[in-house]
Amino acid sequence: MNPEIRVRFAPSPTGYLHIGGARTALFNWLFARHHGGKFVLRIEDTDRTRNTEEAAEAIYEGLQWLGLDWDEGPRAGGDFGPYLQSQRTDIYERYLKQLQDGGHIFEDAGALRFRSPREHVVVDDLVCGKIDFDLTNPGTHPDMTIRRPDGSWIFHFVNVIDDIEMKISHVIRGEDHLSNTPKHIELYRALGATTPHFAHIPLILNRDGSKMSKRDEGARVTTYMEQGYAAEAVRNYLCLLGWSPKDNREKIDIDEVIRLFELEKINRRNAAFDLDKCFWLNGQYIAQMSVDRFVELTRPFLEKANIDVPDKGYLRAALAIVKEKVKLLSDVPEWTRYFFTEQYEFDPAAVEKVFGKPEATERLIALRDEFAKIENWTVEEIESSLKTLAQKLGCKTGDLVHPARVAVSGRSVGPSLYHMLEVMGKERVLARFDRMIAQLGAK
RNA sequence: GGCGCGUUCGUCUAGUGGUUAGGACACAGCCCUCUCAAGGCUGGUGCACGGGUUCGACUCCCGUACGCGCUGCCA
Repeated sequence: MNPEIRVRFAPSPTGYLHIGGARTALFNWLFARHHGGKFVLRIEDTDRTRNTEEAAEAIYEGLQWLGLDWDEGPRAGGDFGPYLQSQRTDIYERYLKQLQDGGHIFEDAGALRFRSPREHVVVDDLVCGKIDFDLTNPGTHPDMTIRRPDGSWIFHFVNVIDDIEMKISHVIRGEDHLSNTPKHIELYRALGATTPHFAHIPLILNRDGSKMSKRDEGARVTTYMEQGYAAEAVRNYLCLLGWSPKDNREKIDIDEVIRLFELEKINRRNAAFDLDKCFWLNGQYIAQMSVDRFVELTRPFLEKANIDVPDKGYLRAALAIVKEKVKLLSDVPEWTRYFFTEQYEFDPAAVEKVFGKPEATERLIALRDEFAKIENWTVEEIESSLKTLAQKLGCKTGDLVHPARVAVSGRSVGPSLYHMLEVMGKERVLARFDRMIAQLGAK
């Protein structure tokens, strides 16, 4: 559609992907996809004191998890590589030479600085509008350093060089860079390069309005991966932070976001990350996703919990009925363990509450006998059998449901009892009833 | 301190020079119900403050306050 549109996400490898960085990457990605342009990933690892390899890995994982595929960059290749700044020193040397030849560079205590032209610079930002910066005073806007005495490069310089070299058309980044932008523009001009369009997006803050740092809950994308969020839910939530479809939709398909996304519609105010709402949206996604996807997303969590499931059909049936109940994928093991083992635990409080009264045991025995007569072990048959018995005994449906639930699951909460029983199968249910009855009788 | 950006329910947001200021999350209550959820219904809380401009401002302008960012040989 528009190959001239080229954007990039340029994180420095810190060992994890920050949720704010993820949102920046997302907006870049949305812009690229909306226009049919290219989304470039570039790793800004100029700071030699930090590790790069493993740290960059966390960024790749996070982006991949969120489905933000990059067209060019590490592992994807591209015509403008290498995409790690640590491998681009020759390029920087070349541009440094150009600046030196133009008389823009001077040395200061071994470091190299760029001499500011000392003018007003107007930043025409797609989100923030036209902003006039007065750079005439060296006292308030010192000449920026572009290379340290040890030869390593400073962000402002290499960032601009790479954006020129990689033909970046739109620089979409956090608002924390807005005040740096006029300095960057001075560099573009000194090099005779065309400045890209800029779009500075608002920052993500904590619920209390404070800046989100790596120690804050929810600051790392890995947290969401580990806690069992569906990537599409987190991505959807992120879309709604600073951007809106403007029609009250909350759960919105990513293709629809791509279609509607425009930089001009981005808010200018910082947004607080509301984990409650992200959690809610996650529940919506889980409830509405296909059983197949749910099974797929759940697998690693079941494995981690050492739940062995040889029968795929049985697994699928069990997961299908807990899907609407679960809010986090990491909750699934506890919600389903009793389906797959006879060694499930009994919640003492649930047992006490339900079997505290003596009638409960008699009712469970009566229910066992009724269930034994069922030929077609289906939800309908189970339900009508139970309800008929309740009527006969003159008790409430719940008086039979609760004992049965505790007997087969050890818990007082769970999915619809009838569906649970159907999935477990007649044989297993009767066996569990018998065991419960025996235990109660032994007391 | 200087410079920049921002300010609609607690939070994310919609919105218009004249609206009962809308939605969502969260919260409370009710309904439904085999539990827990879900779902349905109801409820409360909001245009930061002060000046202008205007017949009229939440909406436009100025100021103040507050918040955030930048002001590094961090990115």
